[in-house]
Amino acid sequence: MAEFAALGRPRSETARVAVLRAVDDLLVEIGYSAMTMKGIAERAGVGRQTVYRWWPTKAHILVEACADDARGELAFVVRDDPVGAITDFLVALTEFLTASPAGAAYRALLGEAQHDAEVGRLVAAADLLAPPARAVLGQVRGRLRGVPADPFAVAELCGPVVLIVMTGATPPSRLALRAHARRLAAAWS
Amino acid sequence: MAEFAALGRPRSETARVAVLRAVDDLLVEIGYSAMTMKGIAERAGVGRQTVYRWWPTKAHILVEACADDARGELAFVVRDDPVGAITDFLVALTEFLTASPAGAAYRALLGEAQHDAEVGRLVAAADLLAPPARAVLGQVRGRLRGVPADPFAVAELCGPVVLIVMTGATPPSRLALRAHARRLAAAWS
Amino acid sequence: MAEFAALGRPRSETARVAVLRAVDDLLVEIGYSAMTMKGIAERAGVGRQTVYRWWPTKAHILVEACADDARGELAFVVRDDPVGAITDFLVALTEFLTASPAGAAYRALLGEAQHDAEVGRLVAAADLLAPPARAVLGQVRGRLRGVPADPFAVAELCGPVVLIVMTGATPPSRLALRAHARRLAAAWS
Amino acid sequence: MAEFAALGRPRSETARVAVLRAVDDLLVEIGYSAMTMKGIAERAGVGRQTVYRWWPTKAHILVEACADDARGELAFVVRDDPVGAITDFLVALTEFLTASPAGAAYRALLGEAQHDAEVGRLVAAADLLAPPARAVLGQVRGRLRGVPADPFAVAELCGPVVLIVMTGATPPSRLALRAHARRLAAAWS
DNA sequence: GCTTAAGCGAGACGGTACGTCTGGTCTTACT
DNA sequence: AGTAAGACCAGACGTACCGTCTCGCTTAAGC
Repeated sequence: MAEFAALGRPRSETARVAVLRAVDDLLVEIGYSAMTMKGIAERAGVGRQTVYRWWPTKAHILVEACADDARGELAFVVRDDPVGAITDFLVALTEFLTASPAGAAYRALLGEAQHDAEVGRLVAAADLLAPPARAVLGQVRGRLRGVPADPFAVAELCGPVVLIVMTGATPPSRLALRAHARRLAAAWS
Repeated sequence: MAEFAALGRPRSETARVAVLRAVDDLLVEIGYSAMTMKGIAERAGVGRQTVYRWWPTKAHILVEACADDARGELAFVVRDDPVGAITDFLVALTEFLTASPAGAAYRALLGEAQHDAEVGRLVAAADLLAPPARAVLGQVRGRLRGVPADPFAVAELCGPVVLIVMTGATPPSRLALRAHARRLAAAWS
Repeated sequence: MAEFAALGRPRSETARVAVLRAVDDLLVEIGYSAMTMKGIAERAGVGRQTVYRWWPTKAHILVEACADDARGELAFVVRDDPVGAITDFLVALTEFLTASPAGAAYRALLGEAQHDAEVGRLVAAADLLAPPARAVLGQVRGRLRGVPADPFAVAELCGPVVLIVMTGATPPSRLALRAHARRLAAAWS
Repeated sequence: MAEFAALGRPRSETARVAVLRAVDDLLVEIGYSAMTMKGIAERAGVGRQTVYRWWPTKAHILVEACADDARGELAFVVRDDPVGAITDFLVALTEFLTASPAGAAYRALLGEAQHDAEVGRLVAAADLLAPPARAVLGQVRGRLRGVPADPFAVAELCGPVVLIVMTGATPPSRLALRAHARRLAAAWS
C-alpha cells in the first residue's frame, strides 16, 4: 500500500524535541505568561518559523509537551480498599498539581482556557485528568454502588482538590485527603 | 476632629467609574486576553497614566470591578431543607460562572492566577467564593453533623461545579445539581 | 499719582528667582534638551502652573535667566589700538561661548531658534550679541573707515567665531584670533 | 573571492528610502521639533522598530537624508575673478540656508548639535559646509596670497552669512554679499 | 548526479501593547 | 488672585513580542 510521497526535506525530529524541551524548562524557570514564542525558539536554538509551522500557540506546544508526563504521574496502583484507592489517587493528584512540572503546565493551560476558548477546546480534547480518574472510579464502582455518572463522577473526585490548589490555599495533607475520601465513599455507598 | 489635608487635585470619581465600567464592557465584548491597558484607557476616555496611577494591572481593575457584583449574585435565601439549600446555591453558582459578566470576570481572574502569583494573592484576598459558600454551610450545619472544616467544606461544595465549568463541559442541569446536593448531604450526615 | 491697584496676591519674587536659578543650574547639569518644564518646577520647588503662568516655554525662561549675564560678560574695555580692541572682544566672545553658563544658554537658544520660529523671534528680540559688538565697532570706526553697515558689521566680527564654536571645532587661540582681527582691520581700512 | 554570508532576511531598501523620504517631507511640512520617530515611521509606512534598528535618533536620519543634497547644492562653477567666485559661493550658501530643504535640515542639525553633543559629533563628521567652501578657497588662493589656514578660512568665508541667517535677520542681497566678498578679498590679499 | 520541493536557522518586516515620561490644563486648600 | 500640590487627558518615548516574509543552506525523493 502506497504512502504519500514525502516531498522535500522531512521534519526535523531534533527541532521538535528541542522545542518541547525548551517549553518544559521555560515553564519552570519563568512561568507561563513570561514565556513567548520568540523566547521558546531562541531557547530551543530553532528558527521562529519552525515553531509557528508546527504549533500555532504556546498552549499547543505545552499540551504536547506535558500530555504524556501528566498521564504517567496520575497512573494508579490497584488497591483493594476503596477509600485507600481514592486517597492514593487524591494524594497523587495533589502532588501532580502542586509539585510536578507537568502539573504546573496543566494549571497554566486550565488558566489560559478561561481566557481563550480555542485553548479551552484544546485542553478539553487532551483530557488529561479524566482517564486516570475514571480508572480509579472503575475500580471503586464494584464496592460502591452510588458512584454517579460521568461528568459528576470525575468532578466530585477531582474538583475539590483542584479548586483548593487553584485558589492558592496550602495543599491538603494526606490525612485531610483521607477524610475527604471517606466522605466521598459515604456519598457513593 | 481634624482630617488630613487633601493636597492637590482630588481623585476624579468620574474617571474611576469610567474605567471600571470600561473593563466590565470590554470583558464581555472582547474577552480577558484581548483586553489591554491601552484599550481600557481609550474606552474609558481616560489618560493612560490615570489607569496606571490607580491600578497596576488589568487584573486589579477587574477585581475591583466585579467584587461587589459577585457577592450579590451568590447571595442565598434561607431554606429549611438542607438539600434544597445546597441545590439552590449550586444552581446560583453555576448560573454565576456560566452566564454572568461578574462570573466571567471571576473565571478570568482564577485563570490568570495560574499564570501570575501576584494575581493569585489578589484573588485569594478578594475571596469571592468562600463567604457565600460559608453562609450556606452555616445554615446546613445544624442538620448535618459531618460538614467538614473550612478548606474542604467550601471545596467540596463548589469544587465539582467549578471544575466542570472550567473544563468547558456543558453546565450541569438543576436535576444533576440536586442529585449532587443529595450526595453531599449523605457524605456530611 | 495713583498706580493701578494690584488685585489679589502679588507675584511672588521668591518663585520667580527660584525658577531662573533652577534653569541656570539645570542647563549646566543636564543640558538644554533634558531640561523640562516639570523638572524646572520641581527643582525650583514651585508649582507647575506658576511656571506656565509667567513663561510659555523653557526658552523664554532661559532668555530671562541669561540676558543680563550675557551682556556683562561681553562688556569691553576701551582700547586705543583697533586690532587690540577687536582681539580683546573676540577672546571674550570665545570665552563666553565655550566656557560660560550664559554662553551655553545662548548656544542652546540659537540652536532652538532653528527649530522653532517663535524662539527665533525671541532670541532676535533679546539681541544679546549685537550691542557689545556694536560698542567695539563704534570704538573702531574712528580709525577704520571701511567698517560696513549694521547687519554685516556684527556678522563679520562675530560670525566666524560663532561658526567655529557651533560646529564643535576646538576653540581658537588668542593668537589665531589676533590674526583674524588683523585681517578684519585690513578689510575695513 | 568569498563574500560574507548574509544571514537572515536582508535589509529592505524600500523601507530605507521610504524613511529618508518621509524625513525630508516632514521637515518641510511640520519642522524639526514637531517631527517624531513615531510620525516618521507612520509617514514612511514602516514599523517603528525598523526606524530604531537603523537610526538611533531623528538627527541621524536627517544627516543621511540631506548629506548628498547639501553637497550638490553648494557645488560651484569655476570663475576667473576671485571676488566673483566668492560672491557666487556666498549667494549659493545663502540660497541653500534659507530656501532649500537640505539647508533647512542643515540648520536644524546645527541647532540640535547645540543641545546634544552626540549630534554635534555627527554633524562635524558629515562635514557638509567645509568641502564646498574649501573648493572655492582653493581656486581663490592663486590670486590672493593671504587666505588663512583651515579653521579660519572656512569660518571667515561662511560664518558671517551663517550667523545672519541663524539669527533670523533678513537674508542678505547679492549686492551686500558682493561687498562682503570684496572685503574678504581685501583682507586676504 | 541533477532537479525539485520542503524544512531549516537567521533575522528584518509592519504592527501594536507595554509602562514611563512630559506637555499643558484643571481643581483643590491655603495665603 | 497668586501659590504648591497633584490629578487630569493626550500622546511620544524606546522596548518587546506578534506573526509573516525573505534570504542561503540543507536534506531528502525522483528522475
